[in-house]
Amino acid sequence: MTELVTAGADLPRLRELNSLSVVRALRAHPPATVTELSQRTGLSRPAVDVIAQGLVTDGWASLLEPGANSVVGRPARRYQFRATAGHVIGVDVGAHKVLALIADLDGNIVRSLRHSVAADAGPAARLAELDAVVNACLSEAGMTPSDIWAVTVGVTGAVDAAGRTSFFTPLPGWQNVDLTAHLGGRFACPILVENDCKLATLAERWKGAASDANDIVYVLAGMRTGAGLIIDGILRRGFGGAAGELGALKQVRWLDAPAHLQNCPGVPGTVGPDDAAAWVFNAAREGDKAARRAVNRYVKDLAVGTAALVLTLDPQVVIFGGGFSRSADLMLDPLRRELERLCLRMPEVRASTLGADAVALGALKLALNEVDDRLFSAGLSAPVAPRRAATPASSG
Amino acid sequence: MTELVTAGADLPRLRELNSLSVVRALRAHPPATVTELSQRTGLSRPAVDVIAQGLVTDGWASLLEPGANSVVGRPARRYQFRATAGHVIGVDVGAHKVLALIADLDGNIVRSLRHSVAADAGPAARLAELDAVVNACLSEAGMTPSDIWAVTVGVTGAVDAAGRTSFFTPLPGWQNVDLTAHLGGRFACPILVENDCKLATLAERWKGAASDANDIVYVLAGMRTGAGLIIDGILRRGFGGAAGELGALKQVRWLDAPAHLQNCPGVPGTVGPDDAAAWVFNAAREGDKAARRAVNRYVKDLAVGTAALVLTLDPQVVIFGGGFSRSADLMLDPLRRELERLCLRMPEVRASTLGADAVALGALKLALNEVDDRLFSAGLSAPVAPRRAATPASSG
DNA sequence: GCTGTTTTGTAAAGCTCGAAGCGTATGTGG
DNA sequence: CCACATACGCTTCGAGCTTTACAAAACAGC
Repeated sequence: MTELVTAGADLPRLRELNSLSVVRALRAHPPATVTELSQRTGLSRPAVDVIAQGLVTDGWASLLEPGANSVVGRPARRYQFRATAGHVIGVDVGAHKVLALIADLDGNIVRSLRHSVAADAGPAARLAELDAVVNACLSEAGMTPSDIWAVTVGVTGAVDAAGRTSFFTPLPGWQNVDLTAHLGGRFACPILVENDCKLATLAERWKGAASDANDIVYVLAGMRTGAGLIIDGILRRGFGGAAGELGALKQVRWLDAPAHLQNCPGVPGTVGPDDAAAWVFNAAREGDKAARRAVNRYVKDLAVGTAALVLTLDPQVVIFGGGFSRSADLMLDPLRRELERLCLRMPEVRASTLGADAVALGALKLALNEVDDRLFSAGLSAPVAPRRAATPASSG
Repeated sequence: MTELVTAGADLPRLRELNSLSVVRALRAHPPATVTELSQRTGLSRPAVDVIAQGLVTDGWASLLEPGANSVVGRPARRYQFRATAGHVIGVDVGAHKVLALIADLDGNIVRSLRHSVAADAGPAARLAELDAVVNACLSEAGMTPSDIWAVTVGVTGAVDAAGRTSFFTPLPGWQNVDLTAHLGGRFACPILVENDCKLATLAERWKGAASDANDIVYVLAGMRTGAGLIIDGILRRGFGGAAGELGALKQVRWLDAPAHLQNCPGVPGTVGPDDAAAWVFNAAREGDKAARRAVNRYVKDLAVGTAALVLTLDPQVVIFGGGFSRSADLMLDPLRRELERLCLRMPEVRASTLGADAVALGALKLALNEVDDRLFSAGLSAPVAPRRAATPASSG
C-alpha cells in the first residue's frame, strides 16, 4: 500500500545479513577458518559456525580437505566460497573480432574463444558470429545457457539504458541492434550491453593499472578516441548511457587527433591506413623527425580533451589505454607535460596494463557485479541462476 | 587486529538499525502515528511503539498534542522528529558579502544575517566579518557555539580535502586561508569548507530547480564561470576537491565569455564594469542589435564548456545559475539550441530558481548531510553535538 | 445517556538469533 | 605416553521482534 521509506529488519533478515557478511569475508580471504571469519566479521564463533554450515548445505561454500597444518592445536576446518556455483559470460564484439570469456563467480576465467570478423560485416553476420562464439565457448566448457548467471556484451558506441546502441557506432548497420532481445531468447539470466570503452575502464580497475584508485578517467586512444569514468569506485554511465562521449565535441580535438599520425609525411605507400600509426610510432622511436613531430601533435590534441576530463572530474589517476597505449613509452611523458600545463591539480598518469582483452574482461566484471548486486540485495536463498525481472519485447 | 571486512550485526545493532529506520520514516512524513510508522517501516506495531517511546526519552522525537481527529476510533498518539534538538550553520563568504544562516535539523531556517564587505577587503578583515556575522547570528538566535552540530562555509575557488583554498580564488589574499583552523577554536563540531559553486549545486537539488534529478550539471554563469556536479544524487568533489573547474581550460572559452558582454559596443561610460552585463541584458531585451549580438556570442561560448560537461557526464538536467541567470529568459533558448547542436543526448535545461542565497543554502544542506551521515553511521545515542574526530593543527 | 464499533495502546507468550561459557576432540611437541 | 594448544560443539542466557489477546479511548447512532 504505502511505499516503504526504509525497510526495518527482523531476525531472519539479521541472519541473512550476517550470512552475507560471512560470504564477503569468505571471498575476501579464501580459504578461511571459522575463527578467522569470526574475527573478520565481528560475530561470535558459534554464530559463524552455524552460518558456515548453512552455506555449505545451501551450496554457497565448500569444505577444503585438511592440508599441511603448520600450527599446533586441533586443525581447523577450512571453508571456501564455491565460486563454481555459477558462471558469467563476457563478450567483446569489436570491429575485427568477437571474443567471449566464461568465468566463475570469483572471476577465474574458465574458457575463452575468439573469432575474427570482417570489419565490413553486416549486423546479421556479426550477430551470427556472436552466437557461434558463445555457443562454442559454452559447449567447450560443458555448459548450457541455464548455467550462466549473467551475460554482458561490449560494443562500440554509446549504449542506452535499454541496451541499444542508439547514437553512433562504427560497426556497419549496427544502429538500434537490440542485443538484449537477441540474446534474451536463449538466456533467461540478466543480459547487459555496454559501451566497450566503459568496460575497458572497469577492467583496468579490476585487474589493471587502476586497481588502487576510486576516481579514474580512462582515455581510449586509438583510431577512435573515447573515455570511461569511474567516480567513487563506480562506473558511471550517465543518465542516458552517453557519459564519456566528450570526443564528439570538436573543440577538444579528439576527432582529428589520429589524423596527425595517419597523414604523417614519410609513411610508405605500402603501409595501409590501419597500420600507419604503428609505422609512425616505430619511426619516432628510431628518431625520425617528422614522426616525432606527428606524435607530439597527436599528444597535444589528445591532452586537450584529457585536460577537460581532468578539470571536470579531478580524478586520482588517468589511464592511457586503447590501441595506441602499446606505444605509451613515447607518449606518456609528453602527455604528462601537457596536462601539467593545462590542469589545476595534476593526476597520476599511467599506461594501461591490459591488452586487447580489456573489453571482454570488463564485460566479465560487469556481469559479476550484476550477480553480486542481486546476491547482496535479494539475499542468498540457494545458488541458482537469477532471472531477468522483465523482458521488454522489442524487435532487433 | 585484522581489518573488518564487513561488520556483522548483533541484536543491539539490529535495534539501532530499526530505530534509525523509524527516525527516517518519522522525518519523511511528519507527524506520524505508530500505526503509520509500522506500515512504513514494515515493523510490527509493538516494536515501533517501544522504539518511538525510546526516541522520545532520548530526545530525538516528541509527542504532538492531540488535535482534531476526523476518524472514528481511539485517537492515535502522534510523534514527530524533534528537529530543534540540534542546529547547523551555513555561511557564504562572497566577494561583496558575508551571509550566515542557522537552521534546525529539518533545514528550517531559524535566523539569517547578512553583512556587506568591500570587494577589496583583505583576508583579516573578511575573517573578522565572518566571525562578526556568525557571532551576531548565534546570539540573535539565543545560541552558543556548543548548540551547533555542524558548520559549512562556502568560498570562491577550489577547496582541497583539508578545507583550504589551495588553487585560485578571486578573494584578495585568500590563498591558503585555513578556515577549518580559524573556526576550529570556537566550534568543536565538524567544520566543512566548500567551493561556492558546488554548494549552489547542492542547494538547487535541495530546494531549487533540480529537486527531481539525480544527475545534475550546474553552470554558474556570471563574471566568473564555474560548474558543480551531482552524479547519482551525490555532490562530487573530485579526488582533490577540484572537480568542476573546467573553466580553467581556455579551449572551452569560459574565461573570455563574459568579455563579450563587458566589451559590448554601446555601453555608456557611466556604467561601471560590474554593471555592464546587466545593461547589455536590458538593451538586448529592448531590441538593441549590438547587445543581442553580444548576448548570443556569450551564450555560444558558454555552450562550448557546457557541452563538454554534458558530453562527459550525460546528466539528466543542466541548471543555468549564477548572477546572469536573472536574465535566463534571454539565454535559455539560445543555449538549448547550441547544446542541441553540440551534444549527443540533449539534457533538460532549466534556469536556477534560487536567488543570491543559493550558496548559503547549499552550505546549510552540506552541514545537514554531515549531521545525517554521522547519525546514520554512528547510530543515535543521544542528541548532542558531534565532535570533530581529529583537529589537524595548522596555522591560518 | 447508553451501546456498538473502530482504532489505538499494552501486556504476555513464543520464537529466533547471537553472546558467553565450558567441556570435548584432535592435533603437535617433548 | 603426556602436556599443551587450538578448534569444535553443546548449553545457557539475554535481547529483540512477532503474534495474539485484551483493555482503553473516542465517535456514531439510538
